[in-house]
Amino acid sequence: MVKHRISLKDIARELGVSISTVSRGLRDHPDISDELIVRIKECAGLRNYSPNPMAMGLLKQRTKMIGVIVPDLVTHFFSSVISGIEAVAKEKGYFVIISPSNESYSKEKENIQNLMRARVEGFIVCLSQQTTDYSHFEQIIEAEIPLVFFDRVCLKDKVPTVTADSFEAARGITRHFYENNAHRIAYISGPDHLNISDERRMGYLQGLTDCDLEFRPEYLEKCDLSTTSAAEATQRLLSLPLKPDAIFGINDTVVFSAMKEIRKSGLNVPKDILLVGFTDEFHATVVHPMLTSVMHPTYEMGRVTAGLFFELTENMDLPPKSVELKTKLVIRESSVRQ
Amino acid sequence: MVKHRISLKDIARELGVSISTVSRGLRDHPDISDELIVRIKECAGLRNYSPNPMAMGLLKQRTKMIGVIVPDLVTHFFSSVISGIEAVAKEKGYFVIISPSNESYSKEKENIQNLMRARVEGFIVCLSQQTTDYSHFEQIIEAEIPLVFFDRVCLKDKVPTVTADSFEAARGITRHFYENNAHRIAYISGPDHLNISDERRMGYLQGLTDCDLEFRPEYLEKCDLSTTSAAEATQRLLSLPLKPDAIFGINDTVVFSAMKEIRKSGLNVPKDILLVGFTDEFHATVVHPMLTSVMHPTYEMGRVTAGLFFELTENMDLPPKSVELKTKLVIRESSVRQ
DNA sequence: CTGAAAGCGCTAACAG
DNA sequence: CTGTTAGCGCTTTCAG
Repeated sequence: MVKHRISLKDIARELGVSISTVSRGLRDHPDISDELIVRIKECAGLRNYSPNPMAMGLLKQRTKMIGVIVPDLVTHFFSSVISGIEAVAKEKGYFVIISPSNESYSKEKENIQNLMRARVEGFIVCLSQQTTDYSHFEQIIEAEIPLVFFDRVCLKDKVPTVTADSFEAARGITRHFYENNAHRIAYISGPDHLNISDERRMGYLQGLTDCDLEFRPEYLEKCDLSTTSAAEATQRLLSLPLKPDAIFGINDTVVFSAMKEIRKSGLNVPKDILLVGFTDEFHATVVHPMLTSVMHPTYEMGRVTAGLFFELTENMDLPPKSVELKTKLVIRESSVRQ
Repeated sequence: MVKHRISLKDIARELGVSISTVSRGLRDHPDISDELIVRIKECAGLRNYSPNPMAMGLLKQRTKMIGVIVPDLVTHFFSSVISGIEAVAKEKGYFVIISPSNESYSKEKENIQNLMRARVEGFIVCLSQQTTDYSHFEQIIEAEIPLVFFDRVCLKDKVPTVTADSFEAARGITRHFYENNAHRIAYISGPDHLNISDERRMGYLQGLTDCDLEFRPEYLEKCDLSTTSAAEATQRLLSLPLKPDAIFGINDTVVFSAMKEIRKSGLNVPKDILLVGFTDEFHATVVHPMLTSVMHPTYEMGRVTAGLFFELTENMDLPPKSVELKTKLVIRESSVRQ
């Protein structure tokens, strides 16, 4: 391999033909003689020529890059969604640039700015927890740059979205608790403005109604998704005069924190309190007792999201689709009365 | 914002000057009158001009992109190292393209191919577990493309590396066990060809010597870093006639698996067996008992690695540096006799 | 069937 | 102080 990357010019000189002939030959243009095509391809293969993406980009005004912005990189949830996105992107010859927002609104905005400068062709985004102002996304839409949301979404009337069936999942958890003889069911939610908080809360309320259980506002807790905040929410639940006998949370991380607090206060999962998580992280089977959780089709979610993205790139006038994917409650030890 | 991105040409036309004048004005060239510079910058700012990176790339033959290849995205370890790399990269106006190898040799090679085509300016790599053939890296070196390794490294005589002080850390763990009255100390290692396996094993052996403990080969176990393989290794240790009374593993994930197996077999951590992990993942404080682990300066590792990378880009003839970073044993519940 | 020339957006050397 | 020109690597008319 050499320092100087091989260009069409090099091949043209070597073969004693013009640059445009080589260009055409490489792409099987009917105007070029078969014999010459063979020679050109041979030479290109030998020196393993690959077209300069910047020259192509400049010419075609396309970078073949997609900006993906996720709240964090650490959870299996996002990691797996990204794998799905990457798989589809690769099939289409696209590159994925991953930019973590670390749950910060300003970082999210900044990432978008940077990726715009880098001329990504479009964005796939999962909202940061802090984001309540959507003007940076409005700008993307006005600039007619493709944009798709997954999991945590907004502006559904303008932007295609892929989400999980949070409502049904939360409803199912509530029923599952009820069937395991828990009647004082609590839910630790996330920030109100997030669709995932809202839908899971609605499912929880519907589940209570389904089971003829009364809704008690003190059992509906809230946190900012951080471990400390989740711990505090759990503490509030545990210090109620009538403690809940079942708790589920907006995601596994929150529930891991709850599990720790419950243990600290001398109570036992699942004997005293049943516990269920959301998103089914790898560590659900590492903790003791193993955590019952809602499994998301994460890889699939990535693939579907990328699919919608490419539909959009091909036709920006498409009305925005909203896809909802089915989840599945994986029952382990933490939610079954012994 | 508009569909057509604004170019120097647009500004030039608007101001009735030539393109090169605008170009110079934007970069405070002394030849341009102060008054004109102000007008140019004002106009550019108003229409929020940003230079087309592809045009720049084509001209300067630089993409300002770094390819980062990591075994996985899921652990806090890599996520945090990447944050460190990104921070430095951003300061230098560079972009990071993250490409997970999923611990697969072929995926690692393929990622490198793809990133080469995309004309990244260089690579920052942590070896996949499977990698024993280094020819794809030799090619990068021969092509005089900057390359730096971190954590899992090879070709140290040609490539700058940043690693943790695995030897001292493992030695320290062994001593820590000894001080907590454990004399039958086992170690679950990873594949032999990985430097991190090797150095930790050497540190373990030195630690035994330090404490006047005899090395017993049956206490040196091995796994392929997967949970199942780690579980099997643990089972082998637990079925020994003389079970170990302390175990540490090459990383936390392995040790989480060990913890699960120990519990399954009716034994207690730390009463029957002390346990220590490596890399100090977030979940170390989630499991019960909380896991003692070796904390790596991950963010710092990312920053230092990126630093070496940029030193290299500025001077490819620099002899390869090897930096070793200090770790710290964070003592929690799993390694202290009660 | 093949070559010459223009142009994507930008900088730099060369003229004025 | 400012404009003209060439060229980075490629595709695409337009001419042969």
